[in-house]
Amino acid sequence: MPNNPDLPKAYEPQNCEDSIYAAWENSGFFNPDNLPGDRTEVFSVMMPPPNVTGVLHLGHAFENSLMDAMVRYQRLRGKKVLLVPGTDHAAIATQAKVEKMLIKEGMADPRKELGREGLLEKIREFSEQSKTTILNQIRKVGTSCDWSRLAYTFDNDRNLAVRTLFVKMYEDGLIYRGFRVVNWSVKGQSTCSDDEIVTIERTAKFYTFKYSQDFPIVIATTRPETKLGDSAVAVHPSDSRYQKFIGQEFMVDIGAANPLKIKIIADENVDPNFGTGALGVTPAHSAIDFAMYEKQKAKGEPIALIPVIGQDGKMTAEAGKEYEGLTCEVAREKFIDWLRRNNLLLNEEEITQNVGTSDRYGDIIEAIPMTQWWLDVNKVIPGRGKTLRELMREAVTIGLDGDAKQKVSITPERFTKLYLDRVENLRDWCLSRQLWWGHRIPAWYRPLTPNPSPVEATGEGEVYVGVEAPQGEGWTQDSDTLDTWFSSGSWTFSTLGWPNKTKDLEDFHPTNWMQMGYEILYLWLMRMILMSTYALRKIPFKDVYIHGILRDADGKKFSKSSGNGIDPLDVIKEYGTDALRLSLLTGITPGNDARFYPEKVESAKNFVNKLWNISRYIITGVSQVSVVQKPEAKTLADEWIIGRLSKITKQTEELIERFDFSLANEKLRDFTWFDFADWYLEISKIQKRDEALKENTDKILFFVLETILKLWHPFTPFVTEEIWKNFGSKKMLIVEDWPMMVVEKQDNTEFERLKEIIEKIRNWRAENKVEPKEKINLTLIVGEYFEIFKDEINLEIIKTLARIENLTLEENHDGGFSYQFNVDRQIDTEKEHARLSAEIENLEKYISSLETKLTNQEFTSKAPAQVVEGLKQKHDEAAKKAEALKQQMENL
RNA sequence: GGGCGCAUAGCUCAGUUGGUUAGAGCGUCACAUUGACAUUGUGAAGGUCAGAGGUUCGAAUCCUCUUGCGCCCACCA
Repeated sequence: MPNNPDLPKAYEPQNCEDSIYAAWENSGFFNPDNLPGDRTEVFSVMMPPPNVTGVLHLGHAFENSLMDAMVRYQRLRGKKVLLVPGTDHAAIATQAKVEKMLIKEGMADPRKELGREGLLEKIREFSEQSKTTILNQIRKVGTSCDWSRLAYTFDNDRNLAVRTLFVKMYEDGLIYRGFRVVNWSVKGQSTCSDDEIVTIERTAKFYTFKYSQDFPIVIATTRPETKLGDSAVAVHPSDSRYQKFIGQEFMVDIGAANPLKIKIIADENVDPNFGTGALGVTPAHSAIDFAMYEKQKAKGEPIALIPVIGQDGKMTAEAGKEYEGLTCEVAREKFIDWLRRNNLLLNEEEITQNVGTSDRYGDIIEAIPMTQWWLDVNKVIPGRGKTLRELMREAVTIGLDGDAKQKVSITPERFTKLYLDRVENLRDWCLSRQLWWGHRIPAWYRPLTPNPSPVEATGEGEVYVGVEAPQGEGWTQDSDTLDTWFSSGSWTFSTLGWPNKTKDLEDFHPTNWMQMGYEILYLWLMRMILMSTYALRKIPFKDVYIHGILRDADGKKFSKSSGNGIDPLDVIKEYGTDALRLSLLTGITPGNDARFYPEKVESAKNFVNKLWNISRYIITGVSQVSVVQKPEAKTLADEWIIGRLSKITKQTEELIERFDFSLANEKLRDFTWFDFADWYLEISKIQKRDEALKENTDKILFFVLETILKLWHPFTPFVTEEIWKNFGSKKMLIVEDWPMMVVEKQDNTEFERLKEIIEKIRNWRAENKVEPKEKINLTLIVGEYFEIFKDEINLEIIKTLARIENLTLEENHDGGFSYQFNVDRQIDTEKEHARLSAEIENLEKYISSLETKLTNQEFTSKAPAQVVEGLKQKHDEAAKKAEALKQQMENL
């Protein structure tokens, strides 16, 4: 073992991180195909691709820490590990962002001014730039992902997957074009899915009115301007007030607007107790009303559908000449004014209501009838006998097709219920967007007549859906693009080469583990399960770990608008990557939000430095040690530390396997700092004074260090690898073997006694203000554990660590365990008396509480024997201790 | 309207299927330290586990209710 006295006094992450990462990358070990040894078991993870909308934030660093810890652990366990990195073109998010930037730079309407190709070019430029930044950031946080398999949701391979999937679904009849009310963002000039809507609360005026004086039913609304498109009034079928009108039709003249033909219809969904118990039906501008319209059509008693609001958010010609072109607000005032003048407005009041807004453009979503592409979740899939909804349900309950091995398990479990609730209420998914940045819908149209009416509006003409463009003249591709989640839904397998039958796909899918924040449970988790179970008949992953949101020190969300953003690279610069990673993985629990603050990183940095110095001490202090296969315990302390090490190895394993990264960290930290550094390292200094123990002590130090470096590596990869360099090992730590040592005796009560004595003496010294410099004499009276104190080295340990000059050992033949202090100096006997009696009192309270339990028949008969026995032991020990303390008090 | 989460030391949080005198980090106080450690070590103080009831031999942990905070969902026009 080479001595290295040149190790710097403090760990300097800035000096080694980049070169270590480069060394890992050059080794090829990020790629499972290059991993050394005979690895059969696979462990694969797909990185949730960050949006190419800018730079990574702490949340990404957090996710990378989670993934990398998991993946490094599995690699050390000898698995064939794959972590695929990637980025997401994030259709709407990126386009919205770039448009916003262009507008800020002075452009009034980027789409108009630049045109499709021009704008796309700008977005491409921007996204490529942020992609570069992001990939660099992923490297900086140390993520051990396979760069040779780097993927992008918008590259050619992924595009092929998207087109293939779309066509397959179309051919199975799951994807269809349908005319219905959609969520429309006027600002974004595009549809969006139900999942992309953020509801906000606002106040609105609630108007109660009649269409005309002789119209028999009063209705109410917060959107009077939409009433210009009403074609029915719905009432509950059993509402006695209105029953007599059901089926009747009324012509109403509403001033400057077009006259309306209103039919009174019955519908179960109308709540007779809300408002007037009657609902003005506007099929064109309300999803519920549209459903009634469809129902009426099916019944053969159709009502009209009158779109009065256009895609530009303004009133249409169908609203009437005087209304055409007005904004909704102006039209509303105009109509209310008319109602008022005609004595038709009966009431107006302020209410709070929830409205949907676009999550990217921020404007209020309008309901507008349009023809769009949809995914049917309720249609039976040919050859499968079940619907997409059923697949999604099975995947998390009984396992896909009833195969328990094809089951996604969600951590923490409570999210399973949320998922299932959502699956039950799932509606058809609107796939098409009128955005430009995204996968173009693989559909082409050809008009039947030379001068056709618009195909979209009427559905006239030929439609071709295929992976490639159709042959022949006159075809135009659909100008719409696909919802961004359509491509991310296929991420777990499109990254592995699907639709081609690749070896990767065979080897690595289903993937083993996925982590994501709960905020994309609906958006992403559900869609990945949908896509994978449909296209591959396999679940996308076996385990999904749901984490919370990272918040600032005050519990606020990190966001650009509140200006509390933290750049992970800044943190890395100041504290080092390991410290950042450690701080992100500490104090977290699955599914719950966590706070991030500098003190946390600070303490993580201190720990990393501690680990460094532990290593520095051992490495520079060791004369000659060869790699230790199996350490041999020669002293009680040796036996103890080996037992503890063995236990902590097993615990770390178990905790990572159940995704409890935080606790694994904490336990490891306690062991490293307290057991190893504070106790064993100090003891080793004493042991090494003894020539007979010196070499073996070094071996043990070395063995423990080697082991904890492996245990720490998943969490703090850089510092551990840097230390590892000094070991003269041919292998890099990243591909070392996980420690397998297990010793029988993991809990060592004898050593705990030794510790206890030292702690008691220290405590006593502090209370009696005995300077550390001052040596004292001690008489130790022991029964039960007498043997261990006969050992010279143990006495030496007590003497050194507790600063004892003369130590006298006496055996207490009554058994038990006690110790007395005999000091050659004046001490405050009164104070000592008080101290002892307080301790005795405390003990006696404890003893009596134990006695109450132990004499309780109910307890002794009903509690498990193990528990009773345990308490009995505690009781006896406490009693003996109390006895000894009393003795000590008498001797005062 | 439905659902979920959280409430434990001054602060941030642990506490596995109910079983010792409820833990850690940071902070606070005292002492010691340039001997592996920009620090670290040693010791200490600090909690009626939000409240009320219940189940149990035994509850921070399970059940019911209440209060406060946060989040999600929903077609109250």
